Amino acid sequence: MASNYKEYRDLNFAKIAEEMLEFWKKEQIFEKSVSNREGAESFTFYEGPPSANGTPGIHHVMARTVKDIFCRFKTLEGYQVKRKGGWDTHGLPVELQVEKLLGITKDDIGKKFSIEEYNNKCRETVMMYKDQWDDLTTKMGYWVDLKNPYITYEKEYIESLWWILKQFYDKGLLYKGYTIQPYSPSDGTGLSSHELNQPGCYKEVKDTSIVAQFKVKRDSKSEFLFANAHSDAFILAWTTTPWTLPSNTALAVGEKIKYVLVNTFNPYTFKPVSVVIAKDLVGKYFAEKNKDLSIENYKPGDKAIPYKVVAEFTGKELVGVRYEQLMPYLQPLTDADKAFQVVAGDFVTTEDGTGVVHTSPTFGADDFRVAKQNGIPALTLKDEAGNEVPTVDKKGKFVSPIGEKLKEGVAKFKIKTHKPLGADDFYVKNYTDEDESHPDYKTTDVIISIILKEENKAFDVRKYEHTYPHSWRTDKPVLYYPLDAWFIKTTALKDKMVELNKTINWKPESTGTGRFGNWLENLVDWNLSRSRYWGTPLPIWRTKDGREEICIGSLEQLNKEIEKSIAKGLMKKSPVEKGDLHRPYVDDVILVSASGQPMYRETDLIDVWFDSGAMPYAQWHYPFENATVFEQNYPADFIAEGVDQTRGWFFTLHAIAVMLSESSDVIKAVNKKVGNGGVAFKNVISNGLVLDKDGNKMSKRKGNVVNPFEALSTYGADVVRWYMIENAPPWDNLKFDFDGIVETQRRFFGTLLNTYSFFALYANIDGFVKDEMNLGDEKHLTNLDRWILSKLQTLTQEVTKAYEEYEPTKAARAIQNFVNDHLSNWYVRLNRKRFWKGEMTQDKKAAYETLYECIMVTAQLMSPVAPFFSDWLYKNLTDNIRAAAIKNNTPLRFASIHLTDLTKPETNRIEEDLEKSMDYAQRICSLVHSIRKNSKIKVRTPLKKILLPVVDDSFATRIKTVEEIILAEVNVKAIEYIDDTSGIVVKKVKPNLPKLGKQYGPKMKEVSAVIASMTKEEIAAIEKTGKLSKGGFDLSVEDVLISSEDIPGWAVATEGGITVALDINITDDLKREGIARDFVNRVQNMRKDMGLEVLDKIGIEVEKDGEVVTAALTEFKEYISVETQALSLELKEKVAGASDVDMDEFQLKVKISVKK
RNA sequence: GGGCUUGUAGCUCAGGUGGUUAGAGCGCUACACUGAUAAUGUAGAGGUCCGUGGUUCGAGUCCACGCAGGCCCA
Repeated sequence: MASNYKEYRDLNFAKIAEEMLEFWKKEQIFEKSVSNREGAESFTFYEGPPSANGTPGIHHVMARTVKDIFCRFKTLEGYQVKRKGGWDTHGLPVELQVEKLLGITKDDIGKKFSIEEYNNKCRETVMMYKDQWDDLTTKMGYWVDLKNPYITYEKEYIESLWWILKQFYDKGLLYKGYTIQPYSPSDGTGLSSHELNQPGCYKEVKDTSIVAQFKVKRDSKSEFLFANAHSDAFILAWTTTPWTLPSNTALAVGEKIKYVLVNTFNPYTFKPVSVVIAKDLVGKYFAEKNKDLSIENYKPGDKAIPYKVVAEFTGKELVGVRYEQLMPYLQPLTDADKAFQVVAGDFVTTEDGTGVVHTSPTFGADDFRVAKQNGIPALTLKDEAGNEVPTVDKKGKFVSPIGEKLKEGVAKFKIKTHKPLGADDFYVKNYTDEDESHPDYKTTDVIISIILKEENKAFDVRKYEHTYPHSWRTDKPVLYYPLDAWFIKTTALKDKMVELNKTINWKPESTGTGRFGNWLENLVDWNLSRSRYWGTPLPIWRTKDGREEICIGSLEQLNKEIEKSIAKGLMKKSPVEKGDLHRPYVDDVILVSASGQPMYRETDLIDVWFDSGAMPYAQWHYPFENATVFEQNYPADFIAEGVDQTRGWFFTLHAIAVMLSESSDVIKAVNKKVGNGGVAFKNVISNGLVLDKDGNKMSKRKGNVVNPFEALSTYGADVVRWYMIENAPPWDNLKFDFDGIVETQRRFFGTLLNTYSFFALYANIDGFVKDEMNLGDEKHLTNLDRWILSKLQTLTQEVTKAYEEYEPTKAARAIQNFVNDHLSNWYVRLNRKRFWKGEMTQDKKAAYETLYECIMVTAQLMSPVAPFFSDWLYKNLTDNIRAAAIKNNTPLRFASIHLTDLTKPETNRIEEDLEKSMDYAQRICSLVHSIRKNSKIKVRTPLKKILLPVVDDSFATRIKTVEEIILAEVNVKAIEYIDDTSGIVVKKVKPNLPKLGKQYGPKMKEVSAVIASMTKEEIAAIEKTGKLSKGGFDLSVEDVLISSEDIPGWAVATEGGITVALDINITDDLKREGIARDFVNRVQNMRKDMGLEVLDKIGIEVEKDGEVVTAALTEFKEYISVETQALSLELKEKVAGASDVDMDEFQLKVKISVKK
């Protein structure tokens, strides 16, 4: 007989995947799955580009499984899902890798190694592991278009980026400002965080630290500080960089921190002062033993300084308090009215200092940020060219107006120095190699502290030892210093971003509202500048004096400007004529300004995050090309990346989209056309981390890194994918455990495969062929068929909903439950006999149709998660009828499951009553098994009856529809339904707490006691009349839960409101039948031991052994023969060559021979 | 230090709107079943629901404060 359905013995899921890959490749299934849907509505997915300069890890399998699931699902639903792959190619990691490869440092670039060569090397290196990535993509079954990927270094891509930047520029959303960065005055250059992390960079140094007294301005806001003060009120703030004090413009406090006001005396001037300090830090500046000293008796010069805490308040109350400028040498250029007040800072701690942080926006990153957020100006001045500069110049020296004041101070307070100091001699650190061993050498910090002490403005001055970063080249201290940078004014559209974020469906929600939402609320402008070589150049050219500038938004514009410049004689020919827009070529472009001045490119590159965040536009080279494709694929319906991308890609996508939607007329028009409010994506899954099985982060150092290729080749992509999704929701961290994968393989895939194999085995024997044109008549379906089909519809509904709600774990778990619990362990198990017995009948056909449909739909529902195995199942089930299906144009005409249309749930086939009944049946069977177990009666021994107390009629009706199933399953002859009238059921009553609670509240204990004490008669009464008055309570039947849990004298089991009693008397009839069944079992085992096939016929000879056995074998001869495929069953006095068979209670001598 | 997040059996996880005895799978032990057999059923052992307070007649669930892990940011 020709096999319609392939049968498999040695199954290997990795091998199936290989086989399917081959097939997909040959038949171009992925390409077809997209082209198939030409003209259909598109579902847009954006691929977050990976960087191929590192090797892929197991977490990429996780992330990409999530992406793949929904793209596949939406394709099944009928959408066209183009998914353009992409590569992230710029950025620091690439550069660092190249530096390492070449054995050079950043300093060598442009010297030992030309920028041109360097960038070429970057270009090569960035695709170093592309092969591995492609391999992973293929092997894990991730469908993404890698034939036409977007690559961020290509000139078209960069042109789109320039276009976007110009949109911002034209609307004033791109500006040059400054940001606080580590800067080394000794080598005149900024340092990257990477350079700062060089070993030996952080050194232990002793610096002068000052606790300065900031005098509070008395007004309504600060009045509370004066209530108990015995002098002016001062706020104490600590700094290890006294040189930043002349540029102080604010003080930061922690809103939740507790502060106190202390009456005491200045230790240098002995004047009475009332100072504000964090409560926790009082002990640091005041000796406990001086607490009780009398303030009144203090005399200037006393060593023990008394102090008294006179008020307590939170930082929140201090916010807004104003104070006098500490060193009024210069005034802020702008917003002077906002300067010199207390603000809240989330970085303030009570770990050291005074719990108040002196803030100087030009010399600290936190300071800068908090000032910006509160509208506090920095203290700056104009240089000769009119540019705004900080109080310290790039050589690390105070500007002369400050120097002048310090010089005055030195003179006024007669401070001895090692040499006369002019206004231009005040370096904030020793950058001029002064002789520090000179007895009168004083650092600028020390000079400042002396001046402050004299002016009653220093509360505590001491040496402080701490680590401080130094230049790795010169060993001189680094300053945190304002450096030029280009910014995108994201703050201008902060509200819009916050608002639009609320329209995005985040999975999990908390990442959107919490992590992302909070980040948006505290947004600062996006610093776009990077001082590197390999990246997208900033398309801005400026004249030397910075008065004229131009932002280039396209190649065409650039070339035009270049022509102008050539005409002016500034260049001979275009440095970018080869089309490479990278450095160094673009740096050689000199443009001409309107007034005829040469303009040079701002040397910065832009943040690589801008590259990836702009991919919705740049991947299509929009707006220069592909306007239609862009409109069809904008915005994204769905994106997914790791949660670590919240402030990375998720943010840049959102920020760029919102800003373009507000600033670009072109995008506004598109938004209107496609009905987009301005977002880049509508649904987003941010998945968690993949940890090792003990919950540790995977790292090379720990040696717990899982090789994705190994996992895939050992278990196959389906099992790995399924495990990852089924185990926990993607946004939870996954503890990756191979034992878990093995379990998934065995428990789910093994079971499903068994189910298929079972189907294939018998379908082949019976020659069953699926016929889509001639579906079986529904009336031949049994209860069990209708039940599993109903379950299948419910499953389809549930799974579809789960996928639509981006809940893949729910989908996978539902499928798994269906396959394991319902399809395999119930439907197939109970139906086995239908399949293996007799000729092909309508009933049997119905069974095949049913099982076929279940496997088919299951395969389809699981296909987004397990694309290989599901397609393999599909092909096995349908390859034999493909030609016919194509001819008839029926649903199974497609070569792959991934080309099919998703089966819609048919709610009219859901039979809730039947599902409920079957649920009862399963539970009753479980209870009967339990009783058998306790009574030690095996299932092969038939029993007479089950007693089933029925609480209401509908219950009995339900059970009757599944009675036969129960009886067959537990091998019992009958069910007897008993109701109240039988008088053998003992009813129990319990309070219905949720209902009673609302009604009686505090009286619950009383009511419960009353209900517990109800008599048999009272229970009957309340059941009959629906009410009962007892113990002062008027109870209704809804207030109690009545159940029957005991039948005296019977073996009983109860669970979840169902009670079952079993008649465990074994009569002679039952015993004989039991023997017959046992005998069948033994013969079957012997057949198996003999290696017989299912259809092989046998003859059985048995030696006589006692009356009961003889009677049993005679009475059930027919039954035994059918079950065991026996042509004869003979009872003889003596059987030669018979083997001993253990029948538990006795032995039999049996011989089996094969009959042809 | 801040934001977010997790904590339930040896392991992996479920446990709308508070409700009586907290569940499943795996693993372990025992028994059974057997023509799906590298399957299957039943039972048993196994819990301070991270801790401490609070709200409530009643808290795994709500609130507060902690502890421990994770991510991101400082």
